Amino acid sequence: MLDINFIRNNPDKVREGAKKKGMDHHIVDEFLRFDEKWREAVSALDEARAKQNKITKEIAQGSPSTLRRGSGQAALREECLEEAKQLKERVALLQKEERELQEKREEALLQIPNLPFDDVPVGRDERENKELRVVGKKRDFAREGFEPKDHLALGEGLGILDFERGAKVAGSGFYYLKNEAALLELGLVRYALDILGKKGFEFCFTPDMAREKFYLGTGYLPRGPEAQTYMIEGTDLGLIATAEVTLAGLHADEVLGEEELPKMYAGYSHCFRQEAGAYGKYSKGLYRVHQFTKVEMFVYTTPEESETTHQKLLALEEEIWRGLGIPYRVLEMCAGDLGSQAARKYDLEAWMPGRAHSAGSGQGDWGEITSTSNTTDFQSRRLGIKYRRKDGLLGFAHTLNGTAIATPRAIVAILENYQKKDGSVEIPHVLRKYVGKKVIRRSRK
RNA sequence: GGAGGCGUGGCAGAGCGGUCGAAUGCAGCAUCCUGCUAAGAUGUUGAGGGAGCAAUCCCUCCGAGGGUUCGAAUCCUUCCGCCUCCGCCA
Repeated sequence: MLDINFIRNNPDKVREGAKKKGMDHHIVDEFLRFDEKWREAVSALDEARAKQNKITKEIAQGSPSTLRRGSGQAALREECLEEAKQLKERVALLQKEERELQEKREEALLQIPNLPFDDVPVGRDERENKELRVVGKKRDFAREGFEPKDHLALGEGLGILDFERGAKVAGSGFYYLKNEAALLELGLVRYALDILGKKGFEFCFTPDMAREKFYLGTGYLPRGPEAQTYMIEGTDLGLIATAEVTLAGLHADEVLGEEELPKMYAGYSHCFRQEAGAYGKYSKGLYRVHQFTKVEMFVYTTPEESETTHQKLLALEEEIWRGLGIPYRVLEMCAGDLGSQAARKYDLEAWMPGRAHSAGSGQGDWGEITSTSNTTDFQSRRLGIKYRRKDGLLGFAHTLNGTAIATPRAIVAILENYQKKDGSVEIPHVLRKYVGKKVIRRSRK
Protein backbone atom coordinates (compact mmCIF):
# COMPACT_ATOMS: atom_id res chain seq x y z
CA MET A 1 0.00 0.00 0.00
CA LEU A 2 1.12 3.51 -0.72
CA ASP A 3 1.58 6.37 1.73
CA ILE A 4 -1.80 8.05 2.09
CA ASN A 5 -0.27 11.49 2.33
CA PHE A 6 1.70 10.87 -0.82
CA ILE A 7 -1.48 10.01 -2.70
CA ARG A 8 -3.24 13.10 -1.36
CA ASN A 9 -0.39 15.37 -2.37
CA ASN A 10 0.57 13.70 -5.66
CA PRO A 11 -2.58 12.25 -7.19
CA ASP A 12 -1.26 12.83 -10.70
CA LYS A 13 1.89 10.83 -10.10
CA VAL A 14 -0.13 7.98 -8.63
CA ARG A 15 -2.57 7.99 -11.55
CA GLU A 16 0.31 7.98 -13.99
CA GLY A 17 2.04 5.11 -12.19
CA ALA A 18 -1.10 3.00 -12.21
CA LYS A 19 -1.59 3.77 -15.88
CA LYS A 20 1.98 2.71 -16.70
CA LYS A 21 1.28 -0.60 -15.03
CA GLY A 22 -1.78 -0.97 -17.20
CA MET A 23 -4.15 -0.68 -14.28
CA ASP A 24 -7.31 1.32 -13.86
CA HIS A 25 -6.24 4.73 -12.60
CA HIS A 26 -9.76 5.73 -11.60
CA ILE A 27 -9.30 3.93 -8.32
CA VAL A 28 -7.08 6.85 -7.32
CA ASP A 29 -9.97 9.26 -7.65
CA GLU A 30 -12.24 6.81 -5.93
CA PHE A 31 -9.82 6.62 -3.05
CA LEU A 32 -9.55 10.41 -2.81
CA ARG A 33 -13.33 10.73 -2.77
CA PHE A 34 -13.75 8.25 0.07
CA ASP A 35 -10.78 9.74 1.88
CA GLU A 36 -12.39 13.17 1.82
CA LYS A 37 -15.70 11.84 3.09
CA TRP A 38 -13.95 9.78 5.71
CA ARG A 39 -12.13 12.79 7.06
CA GLU A 40 -15.39 14.66 7.44
CA ALA A 41 -16.86 11.70 9.28
CA VAL A 42 -13.85 11.52 11.59
CA SER A 43 -14.15 15.18 12.47
CA ALA A 44 -17.80 14.79 13.35
CA LEU A 45 -17.08 11.69 15.38
CA ASP A 46 -14.17 13.26 17.23
CA GLU A 47 -16.27 16.24 18.13
CA ALA A 48 -19.05 14.08 19.51
CA ARG A 49 -16.59 11.99 21.45
CA ALA A 50 -14.92 15.07 22.91
CA LYS A 51 -18.31 16.16 24.21
CA GLN A 52 -18.95 12.71 25.55
CA ASN A 53 -15.61 12.60 27.34
CA LYS A 54 -16.27 15.96 28.89
CA ILE A 55 -19.69 15.18 30.26
CA THR A 56 -18.56 11.79 31.43
CA LYS A 57 -15.82 13.45 33.41
CA GLU A 58 -18.27 15.90 34.93
CA ILE A 59 -20.50 13.11 36.07
CA ALA A 60 -17.55 11.42 37.70
CA GLN A 61 -16.45 14.58 39.48
CA GLY A 62 -20.01 15.37 40.49
CA SER A 63 -19.71 18.99 39.45
CA PRO A 64 -21.62 19.50 36.24
CA SER A 65 -20.58 22.75 34.62
CA THR A 66 -22.87 22.55 31.67
CA LEU A 67 -25.87 22.98 33.94
CA ARG A 68 -24.87 25.36 36.66
CA ARG A 69 -28.18 26.89 37.55
CA GLY A 70 -31.35 25.13 38.48
CA SER A 71 -32.51 22.61 40.97
CA GLY A 72 -30.51 20.45 43.33
CA GLN A 73 -27.54 18.18 42.74
CA ALA A 74 -29.57 15.05 42.18
CA ALA A 75 -31.63 16.66 39.43
CA LEU A 76 -28.50 18.01 37.77
CA ARG A 77 -26.98 14.60 37.77
CA GLU A 78 -30.10 13.18 36.20
CA GLU A 79 -29.94 15.73 33.41
CA CYS A 80 -26.30 15.02 32.78
CA LEU A 81 -26.92 11.32 32.57
CA GLU A 82 -29.72 11.93 30.13
CA GLU A 83 -27.46 14.03 27.91
CA ALA A 84 -24.69 11.45 28.16
CA LYS A 85 -27.07 8.76 27.00
CA GLN A 86 -28.04 10.80 23.99
CA LEU A 87 -24.41 11.42 23.16
CA LYS A 88 -23.71 7.74 23.44
CA GLU A 89 -26.26 7.02 20.76
CA ARG A 90 -24.94 9.79 18.56
CA VAL A 91 -21.38 8.52 18.89
CA ALA A 92 -22.48 5.00 17.98
CA LEU A 93 -24.21 6.30 14.88
CA LEU A 94 -21.29 8.45 13.76
CA GLN A 95 -18.92 5.62 14.45
CA LYS A 96 -20.85 3.32 12.19
CA GLU A 97 -20.69 5.87 9.37
CA GLU A 98 -17.00 6.43 9.95
CA ARG A 99 -16.29 2.73 9.79
CA GLU A 100 -18.14 2.20 6.59
CA LEU A 101 -16.23 5.00 4.93
CA GLN A 102 -12.97 3.81 6.39
CA GLU A 103 -13.62 0.40 4.90
CA LYS A 104 -14.36 1.77 1.45
CA ARG A 105 -11.32 3.99 1.62
CA GLU A 106 -9.17 1.04 2.62
CA GLU A 107 -10.56 -1.09 -0.14
CA ALA A 108 -9.69 1.53 -2.75
CA LEU A 109 -6.27 2.07 -1.21
CA LEU A 110 -5.40 -1.60 -1.45
CA GLN A 111 -6.14 -1.55 -5.15
CA ILE A 112 -3.65 1.21 -5.87
CA PRO A 113 -0.41 -0.41 -7.03
CA ASN A 114 3.12 0.46 -6.02
CA LEU A 115 4.60 2.99 -8.42
CA PRO A 116 7.23 1.86 -10.90
CA PHE A 117 10.56 3.66 -10.73
CA ASP A 118 10.88 6.37 -13.36
CA ASP A 119 13.48 4.50 -15.40
CA VAL A 120 11.53 1.26 -15.64
CA PRO A 121 10.97 0.44 -19.33
CA VAL A 122 7.56 1.39 -20.65
CA GLY A 123 5.46 -1.43 -22.00
CA ARG A 124 2.17 -3.27 -21.70
CA ASP A 125 3.08 -6.91 -21.13
CA GLU A 126 5.85 -9.50 -21.15
CA ARG A 127 6.51 -8.99 -24.86
CA GLU A 128 7.94 -5.58 -24.08
CA ASN A 129 10.30 -6.66 -21.32
CA LYS A 130 13.84 -5.52 -21.93
CA GLU A 131 16.58 -8.08 -22.48
CA LEU A 132 19.63 -6.78 -20.63
CA ARG A 133 22.10 -9.52 -21.50
CA VAL A 134 22.56 -13.14 -22.50
CA VAL A 135 25.12 -15.16 -20.59
CA GLY A 136 26.60 -18.52 -21.59
CA LYS A 137 26.50 -20.39 -24.84
CA LYS A 138 23.74 -22.65 -26.10
CA ARG A 139 24.83 -26.13 -27.12
CA ASP A 140 24.72 -26.88 -30.82
CA PHE A 141 22.95 -30.24 -30.83
CA ALA A 142 22.85 -30.40 -34.63
CA ARG A 143 26.62 -30.35 -34.70
CA GLU A 144 26.73 -33.01 -32.02
CA GLY A 145 24.51 -35.07 -34.25
CA PHE A 146 21.33 -35.60 -32.24
CA GLU A 147 17.98 -34.07 -31.40
CA PRO A 148 17.72 -32.90 -27.81
CA LYS A 149 14.94 -34.54 -25.81
CA ASP A 150 12.76 -32.70 -23.36
CA HIS A 151 13.15 -33.28 -19.62
CA LEU A 152 10.05 -35.47 -19.50
CA ALA A 153 11.44 -37.99 -21.94
CA LEU A 154 14.82 -37.83 -20.25
CA GLY A 155 13.51 -38.07 -16.71
CA GLU A 156 11.08 -40.87 -17.39
CA GLY A 157 13.68 -42.68 -19.47
CA LEU A 158 16.12 -42.50 -16.58
CA GLY A 159 13.47 -43.54 -14.10
CA ILE A 160 13.92 -40.45 -11.98
CA LEU A 161 10.64 -38.62 -12.68
CA ASP A 162 7.21 -40.21 -12.35
CA PHE A 163 4.27 -38.06 -13.36
CA GLU A 164 1.82 -40.85 -13.98
CA ARG A 165 1.86 -42.07 -10.44
CA GLY A 166 2.03 -38.48 -9.17
CA ALA A 167 -1.28 -37.90 -10.96
CA LYS A 168 -2.71 -41.16 -9.66
CA VAL A 169 -2.01 -40.22 -6.05
CA ALA A 170 -2.43 -36.44 -5.96
CA GLY A 171 -3.72 -35.44 -9.37
CA SER A 172 -2.31 -33.85 -12.48
CA GLY A 173 0.53 -31.46 -11.70
CA PHE A 174 2.04 -33.63 -8.99
CA TYR A 175 5.05 -35.87 -9.42
CA TYR A 176 7.54 -38.14 -7.77
CA LEU A 177 11.22 -37.20 -7.80
CA LYS A 178 13.22 -40.40 -7.57
CA ASN A 179 16.82 -41.36 -7.00
CA GLU A 180 19.11 -38.85 -8.74
CA ALA A 181 16.28 -36.36 -9.23
CA ALA A 182 15.70 -36.39 -5.48
CA LEU A 183 19.42 -35.95 -4.92
CA LEU A 184 19.47 -33.13 -7.46
CA GLU A 185 16.71 -31.38 -5.55
CA LEU A 186 18.59 -31.63 -2.28
CA GLY A 187 21.88 -30.80 -3.97
CA LEU A 188 20.50 -27.68 -5.58
CA VAL A 189 19.21 -26.50 -2.23
CA ARG A 190 22.58 -27.06 -0.57
CA TYR A 191 24.40 -25.47 -3.49
CA ALA A 192 22.29 -22.31 -3.23
CA LEU A 193 22.50 -22.18 0.56
CA ASP A 194 26.27 -22.59 0.48
CA ILE A 195 26.58 -19.58 -1.79
CA LEU A 196 24.15 -17.47 0.23
CA GLY A 197 25.71 -18.45 3.54
CA LYS A 198 28.95 -16.88 2.42
CA LYS A 199 27.12 -13.64 1.68
CA GLY A 200 25.68 -13.26 5.17
CA PHE A 201 22.21 -14.67 4.64
CA GLU A 202 20.50 -16.36 7.57
CA PHE A 203 19.00 -19.72 6.74
CA CYS A 204 15.39 -20.18 7.53
CA PHE A 205 12.95 -23.01 7.05
CA THR A 206 9.61 -21.27 7.04
CA PRO A 207 6.10 -22.57 7.62
CA ASP A 208 4.48 -23.85 4.45
CA MET A 209 1.22 -22.26 5.54
CA ALA A 210 0.35 -18.72 6.53
CA ARG A 211 -2.66 -16.75 7.64
CA GLU A 212 -4.61 -14.84 5.07
CA LYS A 213 -3.53 -11.43 6.35
CA PHE A 214 0.05 -12.14 5.37
CA TYR A 215 -0.97 -12.93 1.81
CA LEU A 216 -2.84 -9.65 1.69
CA GLY A 217 0.02 -7.81 3.33
CA THR A 218 2.52 -9.19 0.89
CA GLY A 219 0.25 -8.21 -1.97
CA TYR A 220 -1.35 -11.49 -2.96
CA LEU A 221 -5.04 -12.16 -3.11
CA PRO A 222 -5.58 -15.65 -1.69
CA ARG A 223 -9.25 -15.87 -2.59
CA GLY A 224 -11.16 -15.10 -5.72
CA PRO A 225 -11.19 -16.32 -9.30
CA GLU A 226 -7.55 -15.57 -10.05
CA ALA A 227 -6.20 -16.85 -6.77
CA GLN A 228 -3.16 -19.11 -6.98
CA THR A 229 -3.40 -20.18 -3.39
CA TYR A 230 -4.82 -23.30 -1.82
CA MET A 231 -6.79 -22.29 1.25
CA ILE A 232 -7.52 -24.69 4.09
CA GLU A 233 -11.23 -24.98 4.55
CA GLY A 234 -12.63 -23.73 7.82
CA THR A 235 -9.49 -21.79 8.70
CA ASP A 236 -7.83 -18.61 7.54
CA LEU A 237 -4.73 -20.58 6.59
CA GLY A 238 -3.43 -21.18 3.11
CA LEU A 239 -0.54 -23.14 1.64
CA ILE A 240 2.06 -20.59 0.65
CA ALA A 241 2.77 -19.99 -3.02
CA THR A 242 6.17 -18.55 -2.10
CA ALA A 243 8.19 -18.10 1.07
CA GLU A 244 8.04 -14.39 0.34
CA VAL A 245 4.80 -14.48 2.34
CA THR A 246 6.30 -16.10 5.43
CA LEU A 247 9.57 -14.16 5.22
CA ALA A 248 7.76 -10.83 4.93
CA GLY A 249 5.51 -11.88 7.79
CA LEU A 250 8.53 -12.79 9.90
CA HIS A 251 9.08 -9.20 11.04
CA ALA A 252 5.55 -7.92 10.59
CA ASP A 253 4.51 -5.47 13.32
CA GLU A 254 8.07 -5.15 14.52
CA VAL A 255 10.47 -2.27 14.86
CA LEU A 256 13.95 -3.16 13.61
CA GLY A 257 17.07 -1.21 14.51
CA GLU A 258 18.77 0.53 11.61
CA GLU A 259 22.06 -1.02 12.73
CA GLU A 260 20.68 -4.54 12.22
CA LEU A 261 19.80 -3.81 8.59
CA PRO A 262 20.08 -5.22 6.06
CA LYS A 263 18.47 -8.38 7.38
CA MET A 264 18.96 -11.06 4.77
CA TYR A 265 17.16 -14.38 4.82
CA ALA A 266 17.51 -17.46 2.69
CA GLY A 267 14.18 -19.14 3.25
CA TYR A 268 13.48 -22.73 2.31
CA SER A 269 9.91 -23.76 1.76
CA HIS A 270 7.56 -25.75 -0.34
CA CYS A 271 5.37 -23.70 -2.63
CA PHE A 272 1.85 -24.60 -3.69
CA ARG A 273 0.10 -23.13 -6.69
CA GLN A 274 -3.22 -23.92 -8.22
CA GLU A 275 -2.06 -22.83 -11.70
CA ALA A 276 -5.66 -22.85 -12.80
CA GLY A 277 -6.01 -22.78 -16.55
CA ALA A 278 -2.30 -23.22 -17.21
CA TYR A 279 -2.01 -26.24 -19.43
CA GLY A 280 -0.51 -27.14 -22.75
CA LYS A 281 2.85 -28.03 -24.10
CA TYR A 282 4.54 -24.85 -22.80
CA SER A 283 3.95 -25.88 -19.24
CA LYS A 284 4.21 -29.61 -19.29
CA GLY A 285 6.22 -31.82 -17.01
CA LEU A 286 8.13 -30.19 -14.19
CA TYR A 287 7.85 -26.73 -15.70
CA ARG A 288 4.53 -25.89 -14.11
CA VAL A 289 3.53 -27.94 -11.08
CA HIS A 290 1.27 -27.59 -8.08
CA GLN A 291 3.99 -28.18 -5.51
CA PHE A 292 7.68 -27.44 -5.55
CA THR A 293 10.64 -26.55 -3.38
CA LYS A 294 12.24 -23.14 -3.44
CA VAL A 295 14.96 -21.23 -1.66
CA GLU A 296 13.89 -17.62 -1.57
CA MET A 297 16.04 -14.63 -0.73
CA PHE A 298 14.32 -11.94 1.26
CA VAL A 299 15.92 -8.71 2.47
CA TYR A 300 14.81 -5.98 4.83
CA THR A 301 16.75 -2.79 4.31
CA THR A 302 16.63 1.00 4.29
CA PRO A 303 15.17 3.11 1.47
CA GLU A 304 18.68 4.39 0.75
CA GLU A 305 20.01 0.88 0.23
CA SER A 306 17.17 -0.88 -1.53
CA GLU A 307 18.23 -0.32 -5.13
CA THR A 308 21.84 -1.41 -4.62
CA THR A 309 20.53 -4.38 -2.66
CA HIS A 310 18.31 -5.26 -5.58
CA GLN A 311 21.33 -5.32 -7.88
CA LYS A 312 23.07 -7.62 -5.40
CA LEU A 313 20.16 -10.05 -5.41
CA LEU A 314 20.22 -10.11 -9.19
CA ALA A 315 23.99 -10.67 -9.15
CA LEU A 316 23.52 -13.60 -6.76
CA GLU A 317 20.91 -15.20 -8.99
CA GLU A 318 23.33 -14.88 -11.87
CA GLU A 319 26.18 -16.32 -9.80
CA ILE A 320 24.06 -19.36 -9.00
CA TRP A 321 23.10 -19.96 -12.62
CA ARG A 322 26.53 -19.21 -14.03
CA GLY A 323 27.87 -21.79 -11.61
CA LEU A 324 25.43 -24.36 -12.93
CA GLY A 325 26.79 -23.71 -16.40
CA ILE A 326 23.43 -23.12 -18.00
CA PRO A 327 22.86 -20.33 -20.54
CA TYR A 328 20.46 -17.67 -19.28
CA ARG A 329 19.31 -14.21 -20.10
CA VAL A 330 18.43 -11.30 -17.87
CA LEU A 331 15.22 -9.39 -18.43
CA GLU A 332 14.04 -6.20 -16.87
CA MET A 333 10.27 -6.21 -16.61
CA CYS A 334 8.45 -3.39 -18.33
CA ALA A 335 5.97 -1.40 -16.25
CA GLY A 336 3.02 -3.41 -17.53
CA ASP A 337 4.55 -6.68 -16.31
CA LEU A 338 5.58 -5.59 -12.82
CA GLY A 339 2.55 -6.69 -10.88
CA SER A 340 1.13 -4.47 -8.19
CA GLN A 341 3.87 -4.79 -5.54
CA ALA A 342 7.08 -4.17 -7.44
CA ALA A 343 8.74 -0.88 -8.28
CA ARG A 344 11.30 -2.80 -10.29
CA LYS A 345 11.70 -6.44 -11.22
CA TYR A 346 14.18 -8.63 -13.05
CA ASP A 347 13.70 -12.17 -14.30
CA LEU A 348 16.29 -14.73 -15.26
CA GLU A 349 15.33 -17.11 -18.03
CA ALA A 350 17.31 -20.26 -18.67
CA TRP A 351 17.74 -21.87 -22.03
CA MET A 352 15.76 -25.09 -22.15
CA PRO A 353 16.67 -27.03 -25.30
CA GLY A 354 13.78 -29.48 -24.98
CA ARG A 355 11.10 -26.90 -24.48
CA ALA A 356 8.60 -26.36 -27.27
CA HIS A 357 9.29 -23.01 -28.83
CA SER A 358 6.54 -20.55 -28.04
CA ALA A 359 6.74 -19.10 -31.54
CA GLY A 360 5.64 -22.47 -32.85
CA SER A 361 8.53 -23.75 -34.92
CA GLY A 362 11.93 -24.82 -33.75
CA GLN A 363 13.20 -26.53 -30.69
CA GLY A 364 14.18 -24.96 -27.38
CA ASP A 365 13.04 -21.83 -25.62
CA TRP A 366 13.82 -19.56 -22.71
CA GLY A 367 12.01 -20.47 -19.50
CA GLU A 368 11.62 -18.31 -16.41
CA ILE A 369 13.73 -19.54 -13.51
CA THR A 370 14.10 -16.63 -11.12
CA SER A 371 12.47 -13.33 -10.34
CA THR A 372 13.64 -10.55 -8.07
CA SER A 373 11.61 -7.53 -7.04
CA ASN A 374 12.14 -4.34 -5.12
CA THR A 375 8.82 -3.73 -3.43
CA THR A 376 10.11 -0.59 -1.65
CA ASP A 377 7.84 0.15 1.34
CA PHE A 378 4.71 -1.22 -0.31
CA GLN A 379 4.67 -4.42 1.75
CA SER A 380 6.10 -2.95 4.93
CA ARG A 381 3.35 -0.34 5.17
CA ARG A 382 0.69 -3.00 5.16
CA LEU A 383 2.59 -5.39 7.38
CA GLY A 384 3.86 -2.76 9.80
CA ILE A 385 7.57 -3.40 9.26
CA LYS A 386 9.33 -0.37 10.70
CA TYR A 387 12.86 0.50 11.59
CA ARG A 388 14.31 2.96 14.09
CA ARG A 389 16.49 5.33 12.13
CA LYS A 390 19.79 6.61 13.43
CA ASP A 391 18.14 9.99 14.02
CA GLY A 392 15.64 8.28 16.31
CA LEU A 393 12.62 8.53 14.01
CA LEU A 394 10.61 5.61 12.73
CA GLY A 395 10.53 4.70 9.07
CA PHE A 396 9.13 1.91 6.97
CA ALA A 397 11.75 -0.58 5.88
CA HIS A 398 12.12 -1.56 2.26
CA THR A 399 11.65 -5.21 1.38
CA LEU A 400 13.10 -7.14 -1.54
CA ASN A 401 12.73 -10.70 -2.68
CA GLY A 402 14.42 -12.92 -5.19
CA THR A 403 14.52 -16.57 -6.16
CA ALA A 404 17.75 -18.31 -5.19
CA ILE A 405 16.68 -21.64 -6.60
CA ALA A 406 13.33 -23.11 -7.58
CA THR A 407 14.25 -26.76 -7.90
CA PRO A 408 11.91 -28.21 -10.55
CA ARG A 409 12.78 -25.68 -13.20
CA ALA A 410 16.44 -26.01 -12.33
CA ILE A 411 16.08 -29.76 -12.85
CA VAL A 412 14.38 -29.13 -16.19
CA ALA A 413 17.28 -26.93 -17.27
CA ILE A 414 19.93 -29.36 -16.05
CA LEU A 415 18.41 -32.43 -17.69
CA GLU A 416 17.88 -30.69 -21.01
CA ASN A 417 21.21 -28.87 -21.15
CA TYR A 418 23.39 -31.70 -19.87
CA GLN A 419 21.82 -34.55 -21.80
CA LYS A 420 23.89 -36.91 -23.93
CA LYS A 421 23.04 -38.74 -27.10
CA ASP A 422 22.32 -41.97 -25.26
CA GLY A 423 19.81 -40.36 -22.95
CA SER A 424 22.11 -40.15 -19.95
CA VAL A 425 22.67 -36.82 -18.23
CA GLU A 426 25.85 -35.34 -16.93
CA ILE A 427 25.70 -33.65 -13.54
CA PRO A 428 26.98 -30.05 -13.37
CA HIS A 429 30.35 -29.87 -11.65
CA VAL A 430 29.14 -27.77 -8.75
CA LEU A 431 26.49 -30.35 -7.87
CA ARG A 432 28.62 -33.48 -8.04
CA LYS A 433 29.72 -33.33 -4.45
CA TYR A 434 26.07 -33.26 -3.35
CA VAL A 435 24.77 -35.91 -5.72
CA GLY A 436 27.81 -38.14 -5.39
CA LYS A 437 28.22 -38.99 -9.07
CA LYS A 438 29.07 -37.45 -12.42
CA VAL A 439 26.43 -38.93 -14.67
CA ILE A 440 22.85 -40.11 -14.37
CA ARG A 441 22.32 -43.35 -16.29
CA ARG A 442 19.39 -45.62 -16.66
CA SER A 443 19.44 -48.18 -13.89
CA ARG A 444 19.59 -51.78 -15.05
CA LYS A 445 16.53 -53.02 -13.20
C1' G B 1 -7.86 -32.68 22.37
C1' G B 2 -9.03 -31.69 28.14
C1' A B 3 -7.98 -28.41 32.74
C1' G B 4 -5.86 -23.97 34.58
C1' G B 5 -2.96 -19.36 34.13
C1' C B 6 -1.32 -15.20 31.30
C1' G B 7 -1.08 -11.27 27.08
C1' U B 8 0.12 -3.52 29.48
C1' G B 9 5.07 1.46 26.26
C1' G B 10 12.08 -0.39 23.15
C1' C B 11 12.52 -4.22 27.33
C1' A B 12 11.07 -5.68 32.43
C1' G B 13 6.88 -4.92 35.42
C1' A B 14 2.53 -2.27 38.63
C1' G B 15 -2.33 -1.06 37.83
C1' C B 16 -9.69 -0.34 43.42
C1' G B 17 -15.08 0.65 36.67
C1' G B 18 -14.10 7.31 36.55
C1' U B 19 -8.66 11.85 38.63
C1' C B 20 -4.68 6.08 33.72
C1' G B 21 -1.65 7.05 27.94
C1' A B 22 -0.88 4.40 32.25
C1' A B 23 3.47 3.75 38.71
C1' U B 24 8.39 1.85 38.97
C1' G B 25 13.04 -0.10 37.03
C1' C B 26 16.19 -0.66 32.77
C1' A B 27 17.43 1.23 28.08
C1' G B 28 17.42 5.88 24.97
C1' C B 29 18.08 11.24 24.44
C1' A B 30 19.70 16.21 26.47
C1' U B 31 22.30 19.02 30.02
C1' C B 32 25.53 19.14 34.27
C1' C B 33 29.65 16.89 36.96
C1' U B 34 34.54 14.30 36.04
C1' G B 35 41.43 15.22 32.88
C1' C B 36 39.27 10.63 29.57
C1' U B 37 36.14 6.33 30.49
C1' A B 38 33.04 4.26 34.24
C1' A B 39 29.83 5.97 37.97
C1' G B 40 26.58 10.04 39.51
C1' A B 41 22.83 14.48 39.29
C1' U B 42 18.74 16.83 36.77
C1' G B 43 15.41 16.89 32.96
C1' U B 44 13.23 14.35 28.93
C1' U B 45 11.40 10.17 25.75
C1' G B 46 5.15 5.63 23.15
C1' A B 47 2.32 4.99 18.41
C1' G B 48 -1.47 6.40 14.92
C1' G B 49 -5.08 9.88 13.10
C1' G B 50 -7.86 14.63 12.39
C1' A B 51 -8.22 20.29 12.47
C1' G B 52 -4.92 24.69 12.04
C1' C B 53 -0.13 29.17 8.54
C1' A B 54 1.36 28.31 13.43
C1' A B 55 1.52 28.10 18.78
C1' U B 56 -1.77 24.52 19.83
C1' C B 57 -6.26 21.71 20.26
C1' C B 58 -9.06 17.22 19.68
C1' C B 59 -9.72 11.80 18.89
C1' U B 60 -8.01 6.66 19.09
C1' C B 61 -4.73 2.80 20.83
C1' C B 62 -3.12 -1.51 27.33
C1' G B 63 -3.10 -9.07 22.03
C1' A B 64 -7.69 -8.72 18.16
C1' G B 65 -13.07 -8.39 17.64
C1' G B 66 -17.88 -7.98 20.02
C1' G B 67 -20.82 -6.76 24.51
C1' U B 68 -22.34 -4.42 29.51
C1' U B 69 -21.98 0.93 31.29
C1' C B 70 -23.08 7.92 31.27
C1' G B 71 -17.81 6.00 31.60
C1' A B 72 -13.62 -0.16 30.50
C1' A B 73 -6.45 -1.62 30.71
C1' U B 74 -9.92 -3.00 34.72
C1' C B 75 -16.48 -6.72 34.11
C1' C B 76 -18.70 -10.45 30.29
C1' U B 77 -17.85 -13.00 25.54
C1' U B 78 -15.46 -14.93 20.99
C1' C B 79 -10.90 -15.41 18.53
C1' C B 80 -5.43 -15.37 18.31
C1' G B 81 -0.90 -16.21 20.88
C1' C B 82 2.18 -17.75 25.08
C1' C B 83 2.98 -20.72 29.73
C1' U B 84 1.84 -25.07 33.15
C1' C B 85 -0.42 -29.91 33.88
C1' C B 86 -2.96 -34.23 31.56
C1' G B 87 -3.94 -37.03 27.04
C1' C B 88 -2.08 -38.28 22.13
C1' C B 89 1.65 -38.82 19.05
C1' A B 90 6.87 -38.27 14.92
